[in-house]
Amino acid sequence: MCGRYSLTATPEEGRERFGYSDSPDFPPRYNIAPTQPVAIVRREHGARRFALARWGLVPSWVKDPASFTLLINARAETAADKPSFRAAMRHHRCLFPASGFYEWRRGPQGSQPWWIRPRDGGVMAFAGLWDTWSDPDGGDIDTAAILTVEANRTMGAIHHRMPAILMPDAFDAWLDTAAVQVGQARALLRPAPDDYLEAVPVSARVNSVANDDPGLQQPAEPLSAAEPVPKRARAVRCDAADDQLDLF
DNA sequence: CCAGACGTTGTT
DNA sequence: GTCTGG
DNA sequence: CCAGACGTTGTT
DNA sequence: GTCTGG
Repeated sequence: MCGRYSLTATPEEGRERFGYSDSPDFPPRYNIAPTQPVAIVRREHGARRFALARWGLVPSWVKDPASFTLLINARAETAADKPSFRAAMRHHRCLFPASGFYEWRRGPQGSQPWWIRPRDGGVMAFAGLWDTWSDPDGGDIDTAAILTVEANRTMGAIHHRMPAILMPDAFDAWLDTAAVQVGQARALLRPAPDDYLEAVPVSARVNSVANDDPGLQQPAEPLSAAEPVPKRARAVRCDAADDQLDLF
């Protein structure tokens, strides 16, 4: 959930909304994917700062990132208790500026991408976590993950999870890791109000990370039998089969 | 005590 | 089916 | 998140 | 680093 999103706001819009003084050179992005550089906002020495990080959090204690799962999302309900996120929940909270995100609804016809954005068309903020991984060969890499919560009513028709979206009045508390404890911060992570977002079906062109253009957000026809799309391969769980056998 | 995992998604 | 790359 | 690869030996 | 399983 929330494995692709978009950020097309201008630097001016970013400063207006998030209050950082930086003038970042972040081009409009219509299809931001895991492992790519993402814009984040964090608090440094009491001030909000823009920064770039790699999408896919790697905890600082990881020895070999190549053999560690890419952590693009973190469950808000449990992040504070997980070894991979615990330190970040305490000390490394951030915001992901976003113009909207993509969600795939899976059905009999296949997988249908939807573009989801604030009804007011403005830039929003996902709640996120970041960490720094130090390469033994030298060099520190900042990485980050987006927190997720239960879907609200709008999103429920598409998917059962959604990114944790913070309203501007919650930015300070979320970012101030010195003054705001984890429990208090976690309480900010709620499904967005039902009327905050709108969702429109879009072209499967968004599936390919090579596509990164405004057309990805144009309304498209929902899937139909006349326009088949390959279904995602489904894994068979052997332990589930075992459970079935246990019934007999 | 040490060894080994450390995550989310969705699926059955 | 499962892993890697973007 | 989806797309695309997934391997070795030996040879030019 | 920190937690779980044995």
